[in-house]
Amino acid sequence: MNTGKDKLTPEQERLARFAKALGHPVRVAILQMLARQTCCYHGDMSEILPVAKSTLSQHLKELKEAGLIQGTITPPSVKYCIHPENWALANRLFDDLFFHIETNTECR
Amino acid sequence: MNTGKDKLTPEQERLARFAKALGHPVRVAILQMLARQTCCYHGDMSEILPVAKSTLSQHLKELKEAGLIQGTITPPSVKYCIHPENWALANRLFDDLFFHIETNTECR
DNA sequence: TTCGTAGTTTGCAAATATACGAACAGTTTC
DNA sequence: GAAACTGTTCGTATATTTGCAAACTACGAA
Repeated sequence: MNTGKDKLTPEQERLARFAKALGHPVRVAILQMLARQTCCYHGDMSEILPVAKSTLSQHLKELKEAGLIQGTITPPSVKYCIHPENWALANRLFDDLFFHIETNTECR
Repeated sequence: MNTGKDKLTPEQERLARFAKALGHPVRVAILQMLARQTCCYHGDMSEILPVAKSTLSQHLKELKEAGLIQGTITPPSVKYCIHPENWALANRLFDDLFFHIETNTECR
């Protein structure tokens, strides 16, 4: 039975997943640091960001699960950096979304 | 007393707010429709999207509160469209975030 | 081995988000 | 006015998110 409703596409799901990960100011701040400095240590971030380190860990985990960052253990600390492929993918998906309206801002 | 923690900036808060609004596949789908067609009626969307009309209303409200869309009553239906200024702002904020890494994908 | 440092995981509480049907409100049509 | 149509709000249930402290793991240094 066809109700006429479209299912959502994997691309829409993926973009929403990325957007959701970006949907918290602390995570935005994390990504800005990583995007601008290539990588960063948990410790450095926890000194700058206004959250407890356990909370920071959770945000980093969230970003990792969304695929936007990756972390590697470099004793005694943990180094995080942008996940290049997925970052590029996210960039492309956001661009695609924003692209269309540019010449078309009139509300008929 | 300075704890050394930075507060988050209004820009980070704003970007996170936009991203959060984009953080659901149905809302992504809504915005794609609006971005590609200038505007759309609630009724048209509710025939396409796999959610109850009351749920659709909630998603539209969420997008409106984030500032990404605007709705006008055009009896007997309601017309929604992109909010041009805020859409452009969101585009800029996302671009700024993604810009930096492009030449810098190596994880040292 | 014991201590200290660096992060993660757990446990918990409060706040938000998601979804739906039912009830409601505003218009147009009959 | 009554009925039909369109969309929002309400009530409810459930699930997810957020934040922190405390407990825990892993590793290197004393």
